[in-house]
Amino acid sequence: MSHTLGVRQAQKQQSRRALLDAGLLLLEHQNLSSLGVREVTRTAGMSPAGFYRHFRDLDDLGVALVEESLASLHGMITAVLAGEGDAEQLIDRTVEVVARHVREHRAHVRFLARERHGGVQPVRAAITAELDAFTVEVAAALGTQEQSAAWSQADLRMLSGLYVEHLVSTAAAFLEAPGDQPEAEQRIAATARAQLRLISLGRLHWPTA
Amino acid sequence: MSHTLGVRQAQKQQSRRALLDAGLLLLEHQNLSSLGVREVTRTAGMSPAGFYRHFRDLDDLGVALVEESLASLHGMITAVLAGEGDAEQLIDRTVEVVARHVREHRAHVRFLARERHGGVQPVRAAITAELDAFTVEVAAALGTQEQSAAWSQADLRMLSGLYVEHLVSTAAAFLEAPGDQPEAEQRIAATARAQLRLISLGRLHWPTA
DNA sequence: TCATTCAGTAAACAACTGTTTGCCGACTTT
DNA sequence: AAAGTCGGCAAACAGTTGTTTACTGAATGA
Repeated sequence: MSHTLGVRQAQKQQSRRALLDAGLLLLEHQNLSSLGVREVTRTAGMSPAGFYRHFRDLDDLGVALVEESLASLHGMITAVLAGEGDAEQLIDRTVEVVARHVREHRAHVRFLARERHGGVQPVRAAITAELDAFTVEVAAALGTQEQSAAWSQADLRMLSGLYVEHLVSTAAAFLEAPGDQPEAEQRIAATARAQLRLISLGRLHWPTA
Repeated sequence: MSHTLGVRQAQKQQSRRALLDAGLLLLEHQNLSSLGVREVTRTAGMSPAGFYRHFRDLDDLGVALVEESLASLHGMITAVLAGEGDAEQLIDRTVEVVARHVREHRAHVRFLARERHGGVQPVRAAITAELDAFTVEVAAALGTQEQSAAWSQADLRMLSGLYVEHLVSTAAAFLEAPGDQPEAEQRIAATARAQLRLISLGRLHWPTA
């Protein structure tokens, strides 16, 4: 689909990427609301004025980061949920997918966790919107499982909300674990799996009207 | 227990309170990492240098806010969990307590949600520590319930972790709802209750070794 | 009563901030 | 090859920032 941009567009996108990467790097240890334009351009190797060729605001850059942060996760989880296997296997795969996603996109996930309730309204709104859309997707995927075929739409939303919330907090827990210590990661994964198993039991005995 | 402080100590505490309140007010719309000493002292009606008579840092002020933010919640929930009544009643009371706590301590709760994954390490550590302690308390309270008398320590921790995480995200959801619209609050409460009921079902059928 | 303590102040410091301006020079289109 | 587009830059703007300094004056304790 990439239409082989002209040299000019390519260079511009490269600069834009540099700005996004610089932001992502700096946001590892601070909040978006304390980030500075000069700070970002400095670590991106660009003059301060150049920033405004790409973004209106730092909020604008933040919203762009939200979009690319959740892009990859969307499909992965829904694919797992639509996959075959019993509940136990789905749980194992889900937790493994989350763990890998955090490992491979640490900075993005940290950014999301940090700004989800952060002080920048547009970014907060963008994250909430993406997460809501994700919840709807999960609800749809759950609806196709035979286990919850007879569930009402409202109950499916309730359940998918619980799952998404659990997924987010599991990701946050993985973040907290130091990246070089796999035993902590294993402990978090084991707890997450047990919690999902308990929820699964609840599902099994949920009274369908 | 208040030992009728001398006039001097009383005035100092009053100023300290003014600083904490100013911080809390400003943190409603921004992050701790972007808060300024001058900003705080200005809205507290004090000279910038005065700040340092009370706190070393803004991080220091942040940690103080963490402590007073979680002080009240501790007892409330554990009291509910240790109370009488069937599972359904405990769920109703729990959600009601959380809703009221958010209503009455909006600024504190917002601060906790915002800084839990925020950019200021000492504050993040303080919140994590308090929340861990809270999880242990909940696990102990759950252990006394007949429903989970035969559970292992590890499983109790797993379950209380799930409960605390759910409580936190419910509180965050209440925060998002506009304070003047009680119908949104009711919707969130209903969802939270349903999710707790589902977890309760899972508990009931959890295999005890 | 007199000396001491100490919360709060005003002023100064150098360093930093976001944003606008006019400009240059490389790419693009005609 | 000429004209136009436009990403990036240096410089300047008026603010803001954290922190230290020496000080004042009221509460304290002898």
